[in-house]
Amino acid sequence: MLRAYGALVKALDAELEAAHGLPLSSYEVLLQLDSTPDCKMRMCDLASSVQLSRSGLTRLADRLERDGLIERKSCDCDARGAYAALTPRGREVLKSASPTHHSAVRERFLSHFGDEELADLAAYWRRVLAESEKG
Amino acid sequence: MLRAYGALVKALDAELEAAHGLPLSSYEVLLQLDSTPDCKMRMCDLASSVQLSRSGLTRLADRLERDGLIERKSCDCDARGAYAALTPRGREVLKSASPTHHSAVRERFLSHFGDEELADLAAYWRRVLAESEKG
DNA sequence: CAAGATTGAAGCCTCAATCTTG
DNA sequence: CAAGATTGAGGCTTCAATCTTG
Repeated sequence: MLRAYGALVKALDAELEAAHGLPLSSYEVLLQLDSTPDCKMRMCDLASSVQLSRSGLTRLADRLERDGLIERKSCDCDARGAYAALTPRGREVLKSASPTHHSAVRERFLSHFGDEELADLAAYWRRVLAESEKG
Repeated sequence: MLRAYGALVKALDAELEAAHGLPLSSYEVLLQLDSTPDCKMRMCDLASSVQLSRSGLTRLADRLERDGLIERKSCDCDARGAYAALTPRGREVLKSASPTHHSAVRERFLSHFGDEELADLAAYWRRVLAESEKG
């Protein structure tokens, strides 16, 4: 059961990497940033939303910044904090990678289920997620 | 959606590691070995059953052998092959870790679902797994 | 002292190359 | 040459320690 999940994620990661040179973890960072009103998030919040440690995100952000997909900006209200902000190039890469990823998800996962089943699955996972966020 | 599973697996891994110093990947190797009639498997088969590359399993086997949980045995019928075999100590560690792991799985996952829902979930994942084994 | 972020050290995993055997 | 296993190099992630700011 857990095995199927591992295989699915590995396949999705490999596919995205092969097609766009973009690991799934990077894709998720860009996606998170793009989902906010001003396309920027604090490093700390970003780390927890993509399930990385703070140091893990620091290094991932280094790579993304080196590739010009994000840039760091300082925080006015709290000089300790730093923002990661999507660059135009970052948004561009995200836009071009999205169709690949979406079709991979559709092919490898969504296509196996009907609408009702998917709704059930989403509800099931919400239960598990709610639990893990408590602890 | 995929996030819930990632968090679950990390939590299970951390819990097992904290309680028995045994990472989830090691636990799965011991479990696989224990599930065979003579408690040994070829490295190659073991690698694919725990979803590691051959080199990844070589290294994991090195650590398990160093800790005395498995031992390597040569293969009579094919001198290229090597077996990984569970040691008495390995079986002991597996037996003592199992209750911890089972209760963690129950608490964090199984407890959220009824019998019928669990049967559905298992069937759902079988569809995904069947797909990934084709490619 | 607590929180946000980074850095150094170390662990785990993979790819490519290598060695041995079929 | 193909398959099983290992090794070297390199990438990604985490823990613990550090620096800066509240």
